[in-house]
Amino acid sequence: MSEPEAGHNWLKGCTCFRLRRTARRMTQVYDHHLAAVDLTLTQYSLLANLVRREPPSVHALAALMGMDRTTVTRTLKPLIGRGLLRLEAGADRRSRHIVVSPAGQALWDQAKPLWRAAQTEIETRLGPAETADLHRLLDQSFARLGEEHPEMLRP
Amino acid sequence: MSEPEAGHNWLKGCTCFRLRRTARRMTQVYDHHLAAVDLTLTQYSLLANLVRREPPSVHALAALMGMDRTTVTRTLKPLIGRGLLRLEAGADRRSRHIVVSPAGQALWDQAKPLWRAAQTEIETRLGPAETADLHRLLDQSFARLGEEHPEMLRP
DNA sequence: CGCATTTATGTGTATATACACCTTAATGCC
DNA sequence: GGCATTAAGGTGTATATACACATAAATGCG
Repeated sequence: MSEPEAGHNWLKGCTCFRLRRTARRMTQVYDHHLAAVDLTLTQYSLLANLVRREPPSVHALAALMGMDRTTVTRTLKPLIGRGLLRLEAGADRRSRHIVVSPAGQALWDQAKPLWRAAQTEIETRLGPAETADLHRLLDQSFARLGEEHPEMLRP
Repeated sequence: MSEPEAGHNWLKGCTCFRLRRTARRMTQVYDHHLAAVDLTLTQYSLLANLVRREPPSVHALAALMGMDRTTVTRTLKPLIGRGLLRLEAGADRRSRHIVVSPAGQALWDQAKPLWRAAQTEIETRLGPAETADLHRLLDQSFARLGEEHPEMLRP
């Protein structure tokens, strides 16, 4: 046979391409629902990590989100500009605590049912069993990707 | 029980958050491998859709990638700037064909084993069965997200 | 105490992503 | 043929994302 169509495998075999492609589409669904409160899914996720919690540092929030620290800094900017969040100096004066303002809390209360509608739409489209399987696989993958790389062991 | 910790569900129950979080991490793995040829995983995916194929239009490539059309335009720019691709006018003079240059083909040949190494690392970390399950669920989800929204039916 | 190191953060730069809006070319209908 | 409609493409603007590099504060050790 001599590999009849090896060329296709360079894309169809790619886990990351599939992951990103599905993430693009799914993000649009959530963003369209959340547009009514002018929040993106990423901004919603940040707020979800900030309400009902001791105000975390940028570093801690980055870990919770699985984001690069500098990405968190940039992503917080529009929310701070809208007065939904503010940064407060911590006891350790290197760090900053991220505090949700009353306006932020109010917008969060408005956003919750919109997120719920988006989430319900997704579960309806994918099916309950498939959604649960997907959650399990994504969480497991995220955890395993966070483990130390063999090539990255300390010298 | 009266919902002991309802607050957590606003994030932990979110399919899109999990999807994006895992995509961020996994992208870093591929990008680090592909850095040797100065390509990102997204750029690699574009090239994979362009080699060994009749040069597609921007519109067709966007459909293959599951990307917005305008995102494809922007993402092609750095590759065109490096001389890896070029745009040619089509018979239909509204459209443009995206053609891989010899330099682009040569870089593609260099990139393939690097992608392969990244993909192998992922499959090793996640496990073969989990990787296969993930592929299936992601493809199925992408397909179902592409179906017409009930709210978006034509007037 | 004093300095090297570590830790927390921010900035410059570049790509990734999509929506609203605009231009141009092909199509269809009379 | 002529004009309304549709289809392909690009630009302006804004967020998302991360790496390299810079800054400032806390820590640790001699």
